Amino acid sequence: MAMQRIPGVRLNEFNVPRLFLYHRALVEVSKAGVSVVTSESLAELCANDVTPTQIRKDLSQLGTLGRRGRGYEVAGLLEMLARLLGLDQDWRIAILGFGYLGHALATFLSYREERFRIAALFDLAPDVVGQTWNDLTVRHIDDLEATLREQGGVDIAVLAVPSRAAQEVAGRVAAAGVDAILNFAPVALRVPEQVFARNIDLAGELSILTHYLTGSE
Amino acid sequence: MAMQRIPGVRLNEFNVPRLFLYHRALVEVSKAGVSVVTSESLAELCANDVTPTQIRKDLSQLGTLGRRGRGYEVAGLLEMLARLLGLDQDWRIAILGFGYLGHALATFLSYREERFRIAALFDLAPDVVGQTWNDLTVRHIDDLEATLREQGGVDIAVLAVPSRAAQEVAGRVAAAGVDAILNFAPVALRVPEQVFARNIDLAGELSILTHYLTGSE
DNA sequence: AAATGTGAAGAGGTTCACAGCG
DNA sequence: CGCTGTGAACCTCTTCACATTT
Repeated sequence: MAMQRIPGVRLNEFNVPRLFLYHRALVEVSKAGVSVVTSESLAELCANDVTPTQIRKDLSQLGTLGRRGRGYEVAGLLEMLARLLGLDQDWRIAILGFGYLGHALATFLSYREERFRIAALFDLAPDVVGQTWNDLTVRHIDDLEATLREQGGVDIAVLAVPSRAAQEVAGRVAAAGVDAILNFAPVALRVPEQVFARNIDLAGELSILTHYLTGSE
Repeated sequence: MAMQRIPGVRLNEFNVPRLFLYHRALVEVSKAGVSVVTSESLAELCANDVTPTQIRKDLSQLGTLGRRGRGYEVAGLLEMLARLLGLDQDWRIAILGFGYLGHALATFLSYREERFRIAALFDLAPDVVGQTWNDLTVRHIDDLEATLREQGGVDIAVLAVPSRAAQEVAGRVAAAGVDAILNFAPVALRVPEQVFARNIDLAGELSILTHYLTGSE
């Protein structure tokens, strides 16, 4: 599954998260009125999770964005990164499972500056279905296909359902034409070829920490 | 920051998540009564996110765990991985920020089979502080240090606070002796040398998806 | 002088191919 | 014969060093 946008430029799974890091840092300093950054100052802004060299390598890959002896123009770089990451456009998101997690995600996303739009909410608990949230009514997950059709579809499905339901729901959203899934359920999802799925695995992340804590005794 | 346990074995950030994947798959088949797996069947169980060769490489690194011509004993492998990942012991967890997200995390962890124990909850909203959840009282975040001291400390701090508060809270839990942090706030945390911090970045994950969706137009 | 851009070197994870055992 | 275990080849990302440009 290719991940690229600018002809001839190939971005990968290492690259994109870093570019997002740069974007976030630039948004920050941009607000503070900074108009130029160097690879060194940008690295500093990223809490040194990355080296100046790495930043220059990442950015030079995207074209000639900086000026030697000076640095990078914040505004131009921001716009470039936003376009590359797809953050310059609206994205319609469906949240499946509207328990505490689904609720947290909906709230979090609606407050952010990125153009993530919550377009549909689904659950199956009788006391949750029919609730409204920000003018949106929570639909029954049985009506998934009909609701998506009726509302013009969504770009991304966020799975906040119990593990046992995740695979089935993933299959259904994929069949309904959603090509991107962000899955919070701790299961290994099987999705069709064209679907791009990412997992956020809380227990997995914690086990990285516990491994570390164990090893450094 | 070294990440190892067995003398002479060095695990890294690529390795550990995979080992956790294997562990999860093995728990699954173990329940189904399977007692032996091959590297091929295990790869299949991991939804082919990994190759048989990769599995053999990962496991052989930990010692001679399999039997040629046969495969790997599920029980033994499970025990080995659990010990290595630190999943064979209790871990005390504090959740900071008890909004929807904090609540979701607490609930999620308390239902899991891993030995993650929610040991303390903190917030600062007047209507949240003082609530009880599973016999635990939500404490005011001002009382962080005192509460942790009084309760014997925690191993892991989970940050579910707003971005603007994250850095300060991280500094305080680190100062209180917590060496592992799982941060949900979208900021680049600066933590002391000995603290191991992982970020779960929802917006970052989404932007990987939006980049993909953008590029494959 | 200052900071980018980049070919080359380096490091490290992954895949291959097959030897080694049961 | 079947499947693990592994050295070597491979490949990709990272780092280095410095030429290049303003």
